[in-house]
Parts: sequence; C-alpha cells; structure tokens
Amino acid sequence: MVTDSRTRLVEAAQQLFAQQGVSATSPRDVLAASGVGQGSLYHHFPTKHDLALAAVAATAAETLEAARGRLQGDAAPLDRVVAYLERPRDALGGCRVGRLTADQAVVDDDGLRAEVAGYFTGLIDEVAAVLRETGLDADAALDRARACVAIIQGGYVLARATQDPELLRSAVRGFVALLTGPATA
Amino acid sequence: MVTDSRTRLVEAAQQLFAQQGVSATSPRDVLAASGVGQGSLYHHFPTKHDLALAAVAATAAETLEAARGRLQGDAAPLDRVVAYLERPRDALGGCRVGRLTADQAVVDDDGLRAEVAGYFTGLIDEVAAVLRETGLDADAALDRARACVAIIQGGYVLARATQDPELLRSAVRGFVALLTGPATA
DNA sequence: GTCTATACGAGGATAGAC
DNA sequence: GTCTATCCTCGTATAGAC
Repeated sequence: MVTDSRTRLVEAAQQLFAQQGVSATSPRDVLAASGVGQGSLYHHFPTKHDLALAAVAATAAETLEAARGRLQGDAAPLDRVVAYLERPRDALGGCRVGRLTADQAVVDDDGLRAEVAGYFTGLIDEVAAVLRETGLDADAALDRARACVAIIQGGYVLARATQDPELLRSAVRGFVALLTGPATA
Repeated sequence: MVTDSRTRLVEAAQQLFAQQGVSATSPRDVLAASGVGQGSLYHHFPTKHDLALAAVAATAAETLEAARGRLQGDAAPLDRVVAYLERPRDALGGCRVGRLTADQAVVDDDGLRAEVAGYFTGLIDEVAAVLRETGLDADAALDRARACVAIIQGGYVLARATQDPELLRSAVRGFVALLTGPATA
C-alpha cells in the first residue's frame, strides 16, 4: 500500500523539524520533501500549526516509547539507567524533542509545548520509577531522574556547540561515574 | 554621553537574540528596539550576519566573564563549583548562549558557532581547573566539568519544556547530591 | 482529495538624498 | 553617519477548477 498524503506530510515534517526546527521549516519545505501538492497540504492541515502539532506529537510519542523500551528490562535497575544514558546518540543532530524548547514559537504555543512537556515528564517519571527500585526515596529519585534527563540534553548542547560528539559522551561519563559511585570510579 | 548607534544596535540585538534567537530576529526588529534608523544599521553592519557576530561575541564574552568571577574565589574549590551550579538563573528564559545551539543557522555558520564553542570550552576549562584543585586527576576533572556545564544546560531545557523553573533547580539538586557525595546526602 | 494560480505581508537588503 | 524610499524573494496562506 502506498503511503497516503497525510502520512507522507507528517513524516516529512517530522524529519524537517528534527533538522531545522519548527519555525525554520516552511510549508513549502514540507511540500517539496513529501512530494505532495499544495492543495493536499491545506486540505489535511488547514494551517501550519495543525501540521506542526501532528508532527511534534508523533515525534514525542515515538521517542518516549523508545526510551521506555530501554528502561524496562531484566537487568538491574541502575544498569538499565546507565544503559539508557550511555546509548549511542546522534550528538550533532541534537535531541529531536529537546531542541524544540529553544524555539520560542514552540514554547509560546500551548499545544506544541504540551507535547514537549509530556515527553519530558513521561521520561522523568520512567527514570524515577527505575531509580526507586534501587531503594532511593521518592524525592531523591525525582531529583536524580531529572538530573539524568538533563545531562543528556546538556550533553547535546555541548556537542552541537563544539561540533564534537565526544562532549556528550564525556559529560555522560562524568555523570555516570558519580551515579555509580566510588566503587566503579 | 549618549550611547552611539553602533552600541545601541548591538545591545538591542543581544537582547532580542536572548529572547527569540538569531534566526527569528529580523533587522527590522533590531531597528525598532534600538530606535536607530535603517541607514545606520546597514552603515555599521553591512549584513545581518555582521551584526549577529558582534552581538553573539559580546554576549558570550560577558557571560563567560561572569562565570569566571563566580568560580574564582576564596572558598573551597568544591564549594565554588556548587555555588556556581546553584546560582539563581532565569530558568524559563534559557541560557543566552546555550539556546543558540538549537538554531541550525548558528551552528552552520563557522563564525557564530566559534563564539558559542569558545564560551563553552572556556567555561569547561575553568570548572575543570577548579575541580583539579580538589585532587581529581585531569581526565576525570574534564568529564566531571563537562557534566557540570551540561547539567545546567539540560536543566534549562527541562524548565522551558515544562514552563517550570523548579525542574532546573531539581536537576541541579540531584546532581549536586551526587557531586558532594554521601557525606552531604 | 488533489492541482494550479494568485495574494499579501515580512525578511533582508540596496539606492540615493541629506 | 543617518534618513526615506524602494526592491525582490520567501513564508503562509486562499481561490477555484478537476
């Protein structure tokens, strides 16, 4: 079955948003990338905002699902968190969701921001739940889970700023050393 | 002495870049904010790029200087790092320098990116130097310094995504607890 | 549902007078 | 050095036929 126009539009938008952000991506860009015609776009999505919402929601959902898969497994809780932190990432590309927070138009839009916020709170909750399995109390687990998620987002920033993927890995290494304690240092 | 046009243009650009990013700020925005006329802008800065370079360089230099001030003091090394991490920040506004890394136009421009990269490498070096004072070896200090800088950048991302400054503070708290060890936990 | 054609303001810059 | 006027392209749609 040939993918329908609507799906092609959303997938093209997701890709372009990941590369250039939402504001920097024009409906014309999406048309060109998807190979769909002008009329189709505005038939399925009356405004750019409608398309953006569909694309951002899809990306947030996919990304959160992938993370959940990694965090739920048979390994020891702390090992799962470390595996999540150390997983290979497209450091120079940045986080497909996190990067959107620098786009003021996204943050100012309640619908778009809700998708981004949902991704992060979902991810933090998941990490916090795993950390509680290690015996950490709820408050400490929440702070630590937020630190885990933040270290990845910050690592992306450093890697992009310097155009060097090593800075993400190095920041994670520094964090993991603290997280796993002197035993592993 | 009345501030001259050139200075007013750069300062207006710095402010607008901090609020909206570089790509999202038009020369017209800068004109309106500075109160300077069209001709003056293009007299001092032949292109938007020239203005952007001046403004980003100024912001990076100011921000790095401020951080250096905090990290060099009489307190114990680790206390200075913790004080740097816990300093009050405009969490919802984001880092004036770090946010620029999500702007593809900035990352793709060698001149602009060099300013941003210089800020981060300078900051990391500074933090790493302080950490070495604690007796940490050079490699571990570098990883840990990068983690310190990343946690702040990531905290900004979480705070902006959720529109809740507490997420930056919470991530820092989680990280500082690890950094200062079980003694303080 | 999809296409082509058209509209209109904003972004980025140039021209030329003062 | 600064001002006003003008230019051209792109972003974001709308109109109306097929």
